[in-house]
Amino acid sequence: MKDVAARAGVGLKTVSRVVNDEPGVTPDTERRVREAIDALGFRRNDSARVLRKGRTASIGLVLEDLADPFYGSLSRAVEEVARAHGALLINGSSAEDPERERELALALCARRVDGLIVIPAGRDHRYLEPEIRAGIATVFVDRPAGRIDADTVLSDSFGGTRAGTAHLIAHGHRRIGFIGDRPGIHTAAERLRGYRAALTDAGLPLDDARVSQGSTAPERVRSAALAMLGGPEPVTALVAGNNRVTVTAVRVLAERERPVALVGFDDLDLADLLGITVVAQDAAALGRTAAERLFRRLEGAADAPEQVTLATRLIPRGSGEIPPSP
Amino acid sequence: MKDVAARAGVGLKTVSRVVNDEPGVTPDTERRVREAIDALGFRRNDSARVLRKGRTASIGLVLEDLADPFYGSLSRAVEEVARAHGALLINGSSAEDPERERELALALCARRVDGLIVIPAGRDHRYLEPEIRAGIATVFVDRPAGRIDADTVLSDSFGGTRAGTAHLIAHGHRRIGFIGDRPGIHTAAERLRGYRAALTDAGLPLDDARVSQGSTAPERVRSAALAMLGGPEPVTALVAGNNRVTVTAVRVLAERERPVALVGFDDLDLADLLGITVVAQDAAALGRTAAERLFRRLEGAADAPEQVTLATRLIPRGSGEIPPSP
DNA sequence: CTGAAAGCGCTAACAT
DNA sequence: ATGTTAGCGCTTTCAG
Repeated sequence: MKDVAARAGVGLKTVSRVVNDEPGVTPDTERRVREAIDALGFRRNDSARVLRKGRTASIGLVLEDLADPFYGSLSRAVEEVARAHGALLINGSSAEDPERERELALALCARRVDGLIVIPAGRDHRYLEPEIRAGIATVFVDRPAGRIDADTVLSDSFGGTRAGTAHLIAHGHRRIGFIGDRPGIHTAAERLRGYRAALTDAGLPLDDARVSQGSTAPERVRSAALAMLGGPEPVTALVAGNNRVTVTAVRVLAERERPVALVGFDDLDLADLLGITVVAQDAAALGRTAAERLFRRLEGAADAPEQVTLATRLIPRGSGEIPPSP
Repeated sequence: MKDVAARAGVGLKTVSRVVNDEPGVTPDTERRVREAIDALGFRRNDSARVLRKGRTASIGLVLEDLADPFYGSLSRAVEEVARAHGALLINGSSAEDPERERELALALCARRVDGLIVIPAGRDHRYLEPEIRAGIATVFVDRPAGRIDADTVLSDSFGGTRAGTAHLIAHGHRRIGFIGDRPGIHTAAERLRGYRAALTDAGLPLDDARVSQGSTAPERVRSAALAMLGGPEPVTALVAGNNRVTVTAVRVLAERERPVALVGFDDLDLADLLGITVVAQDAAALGRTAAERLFRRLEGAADAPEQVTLATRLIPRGSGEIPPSP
């Protein structure tokens, strides 16, 4: 910039004015400056600008795994909102590791992102308190923040599995299994709660042998499913606690001759062709809502932290309407 | 930092030393500094650090759409490599719009990312020449750079559809259709070329009525497929040019009573259950390879730009082995 | 309409 | 072992 000023024979500030389209420059001076800019291949260094202005025009998103289509859609929705506000999005995957989540979030804060959206892996976010106090607006999505009060956007996990399970009961099922993610994960716990609520609503007994929580690795889900499908009183229907569980469940059930009903959580590509009944949540709406909330904060909204819950939707496609086999 | 120094009663540089784990500080002084840091909730401002050091420890990735699982996996693989090198990843979606690609890439350069990985939407990347000259290492993935010489990592699109088409021919098909993405997209053109090469290899005629290129929007793909499946000489097999086309093709074929063979490009979740034969490319390997190349450049590798092509793999699952129906 | 000077928060280089 | 000074490239302030 100094070089540009020298070459154009003007002061530093004049170049700054031209670069930022500020008023108060004669068309002729502006032309000379632009020529110098082109000749020197100059481009403003935003790092320096940020240092001076205090705002980075960027926001951070900490999620679990960008390769999971659910988070991919969510991230894309956040990006669109950020773009509408002239901000860039930096995202990082925590791989469901609380320590990594923390590192990432703090690294983003050190870069002075204007705001932060976090899909929590851990259950204690007090480490963000100083950052939030220092002015970094923060919104939690998909799972609630741990031990701090902050804006949160969730899907109605409880209502979702409750409806899905009730749907199976309405189709005559009495022995229904539930396979979900690790119990420490808030959504996993909520979904289990919804499943149990539906059974209780219908006056059916709760049987721990029909509930399995843990890693969503295919092998674990497979063996959990097989255990429930065997024995003297096999389940006639399954509720899958998330998209990865649904996928494995579909695979396992496809190998059995006796038909077993299934309601999955999260929609899947091609689920319509496979006739998989699911409780769908809207990843894009989750991301959009959180991002809009964040930018409202950045624009100065100072009301109390708010918790929003987005509805889920049961989509019957066949697998959830299979009657119990005797 | 100044405040920390004052509070701890030490010089500025001493605080800097502690914050950066540099040697030359008495344990006792260090303790005092750390106390002050905690008391003040201080965290280093990386913007200032970047300005001084010249490196941002971040790289940029411009891709088409983060919500597409193919790019999601690719991005995640890039992120892992970046993380191993202590760098953050900033990604942006071009939405297949060359102008938006340009804006994004230049915005990333203005933030002085250390390097840039681009999945081109446009066909002319000369706009990046000044940036590259200014030291921003750049690698292109999935599609080649336009009109500039740069490191590039591609999948073997040509070989992929050639093998896929040959597979259908080996199973007795003579009238095979091809539905692909817009012809301006390099991979789309290469895949069409592979399809044609296989037909020519087998001494089969090329018939333009059996080729359709254009948007991958479901309606367009659907009508293209229906056109090829009708008429006096309907195709007995289809080659789909990418994952979105494959999905729509599967839907259309599922509605027909007469079986039609299908080979898709790009693997899909649940494709095994649906028995869809595909030519799979490895999105993660693409991202990893590109990112490794980028960091090698950042570490000073100055050899001539290099073009790498990664093999694709035909996975037979049933749909590609259906014999032609008379 | 234009420019000179100060300083954003940090680190490199050089004292002490 | 610790402190001082200069300056990264820009914007802000204020004076011409």
